[in-house]
Amino acid sequence: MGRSPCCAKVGLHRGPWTAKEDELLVQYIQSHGEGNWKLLPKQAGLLRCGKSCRLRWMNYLRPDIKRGNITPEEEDLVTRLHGLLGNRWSLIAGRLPGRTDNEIKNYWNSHLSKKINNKVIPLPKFTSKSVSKTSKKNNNKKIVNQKKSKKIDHKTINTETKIHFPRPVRISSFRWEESRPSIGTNSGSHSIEESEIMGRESVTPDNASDDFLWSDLGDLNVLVDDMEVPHVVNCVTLEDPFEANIMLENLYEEYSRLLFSEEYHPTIDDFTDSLFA
DNA sequence: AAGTCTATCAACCGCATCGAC
DNA sequence: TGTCGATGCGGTTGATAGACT
Repeated sequence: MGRSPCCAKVGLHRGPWTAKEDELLVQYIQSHGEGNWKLLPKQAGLLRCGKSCRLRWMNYLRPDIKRGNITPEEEDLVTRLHGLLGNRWSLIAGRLPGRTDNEIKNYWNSHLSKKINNKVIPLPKFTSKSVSKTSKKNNNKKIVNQKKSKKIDHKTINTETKIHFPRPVRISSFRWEESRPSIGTNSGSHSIEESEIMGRESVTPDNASDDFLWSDLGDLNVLVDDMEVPHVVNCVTLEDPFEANIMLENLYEEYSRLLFSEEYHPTIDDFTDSLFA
C-alpha cells in the first residue's frame, strides 16, 4: 500500500486555484516571503497543501514570471539546450528568466518535440526568422492558442524580444522586499535585478557591452576552455533592440560553439557545475 | 448544430535530493 | 552514519476550448 498523496487530507482543496486563494497566497508571501511551505497554507488561511501552494507560486503567481508566448529566440534556445541537457527542465528554465520549468516542459511536449520529430531543427546561427516551417494546421493552431491563452499579455506580442542573460543559478528564493514587483503585470521585464548572489558582480545596461557579454557568458566559456572567470548577472534586460540583437547573436554563437564543438563535448555535470560554481 | 477529436497547460503525483539532527 | 522532514524535479493527468466532421 503506497503512501497517500500529500493533498489527500480531508478538507484540502484540489484542482484549479480560485482568485481568492491566489490573493491569500500572494498576500502571505508579500509579507512573509517564500519558504516554509508546509506551514504556509495554515498560516495564510488556505485549504491547500504546501506543495500545491509552492507550485502555484512558482509556476503562476511569482511576479517575475514572464507572460506571453514563447518567442522564436527562446524557442531556438530551448531546442539547443534540450539537445545538450535533455529533459533537465529546471536547468533549461534557469537560462530563460521568467520562464518556468513547467512552462518549458509543456511547450516542449506540445510544440518542439513534434518539430524535432519532423526533423525541423533550428540552425545554430541566430535568425529572428528561425521559426520552423509548420503545417498549415499547426499554424492555425498556434494562432488559436494565442487567442486562447489566458496568460497572454498583448504588450509583449509583436514587440522586440527583451534579452536576458542566462541565469547563473536557479531561481533563488524570492523576497518581496527585494524586488517589489507587481502582480498581473509584465514585470518579468524589469530592467535589472540586483545580483549579489554568491558575491558576483552586478552589471547595469549602461555598462553592459559585448565584452561583458562574453565575460558574463563565462560560465559557458568554462565549459569550452576552462579559463574564463565569470562575472555573472542574475537577469539583465536590454531595452535597446539593436544592441539586444547583437548580444543575442553572440549568445547564440556561444551556445552553438558549445553544442557543435568537435573538440569538446560537455557533459551535463559540466553544465550544472558551471551554474553553481 | 451537435458530437468528436486534438492541443494546450495548470495541477498533481511520486521519487530524488539535501540539510539538520 | 542513518533517519527524517522539507523542498525540488520531471513525468503524467485531466479540464478546457477550438477545430474538425
